[in-house]
Amino acid sequence: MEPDGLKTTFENQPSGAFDLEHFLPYRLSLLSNTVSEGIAQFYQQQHRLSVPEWRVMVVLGRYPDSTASQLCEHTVMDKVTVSRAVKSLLEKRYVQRMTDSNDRRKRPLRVTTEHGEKVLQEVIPHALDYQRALKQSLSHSEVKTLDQLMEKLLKAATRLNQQQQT
Amino acid sequence: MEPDGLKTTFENQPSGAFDLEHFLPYRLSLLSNTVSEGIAQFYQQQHRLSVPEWRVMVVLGRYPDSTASQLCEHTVMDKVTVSRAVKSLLEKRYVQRMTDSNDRRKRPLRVTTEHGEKVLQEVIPHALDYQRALKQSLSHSEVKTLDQLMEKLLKAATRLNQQQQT
DNA sequence: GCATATTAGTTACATATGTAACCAATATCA
DNA sequence: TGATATTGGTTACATATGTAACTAATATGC
Repeated sequence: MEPDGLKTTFENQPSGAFDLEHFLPYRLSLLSNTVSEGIAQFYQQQHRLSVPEWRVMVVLGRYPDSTASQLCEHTVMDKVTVSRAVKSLLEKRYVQRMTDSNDRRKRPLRVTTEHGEKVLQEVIPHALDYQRALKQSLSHSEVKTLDQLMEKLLKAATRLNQQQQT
Repeated sequence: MEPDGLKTTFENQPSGAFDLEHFLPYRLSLLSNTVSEGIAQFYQQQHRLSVPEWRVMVVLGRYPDSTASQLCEHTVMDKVTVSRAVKSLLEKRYVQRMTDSNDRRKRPLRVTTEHGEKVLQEVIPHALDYQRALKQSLSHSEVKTLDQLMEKLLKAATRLNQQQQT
């Protein structure tokens, strides 16, 4: 095992030395998947919501009358993913769709009071409970540190990816 | 009936108060996806490796003669996912498959020296470079802290999920 | 006003992934 | 030994997801 930041690309790197279990992208993926599974267990089984549907619901709860493209920005999901989630939510009557009379391409969406709000009222507390339980494994200052570290990493990764594109 | 550690809060939770952007599972997912994209850009486009294929390759590099079920453990992937990745890697001649003469159900796998090793020699340095670049956005002690926090969170999430199952 | 470009959103296609059913080899145990 | 259970691994099916092509409405430039 090598200390961080010492080896350079051009040294001989025996393939056996690569350790997936300590590889940051892998560990992030594992953690994210585990947490997502836990949080999704509830709203998927109790309310038949997919991850994209759940995201659309909570963003619409916070920003009513968002259009699909606004939802894309807030959820950082593909527009096709959003379109399909919205379609499914419309069928379930969890959201309703209007038309902007100034620009008839735009279709603002809103959580329905009859069905949608009820779902949110049940799912959100559970999601917050899960988050709270998760954070209880850390101290208050550790939670704050984690926030900062994730923020830094996200910025770094975004920058790195952009550099790679070119 | 509530699983331990997931007590429901019956406080009134207006749905507009939920903030996806600061929700830990969402942020983890966003960070993980961004990092994965960056790391995958290289081995997917240069070497036509999927994420499961890449994982199988590096684990086989470290633990030669692993069977599919051992790969499942090391990669924490579904056995179907592993089976498909192996099938594809066999077709590309990146790995070869033997048969355990003591137990003919077992099919140990090995990275081929001709093609597979060459791929690993190219892909691993790039992966390590990416990780290094990512970690350079943090101080040395922050990297260590991040490691510990992620470890704690993973354990907590795993425990929470198991409790929920019941 | 008309041709073209852009934007909002959906559909078609190919690929990926998980669940369950499945086959083959081995282990268990009466 | 023979019936049954378990294990290693693959296949079938349904679902999910991204890329590209598409329709419809609006904006832009002449």
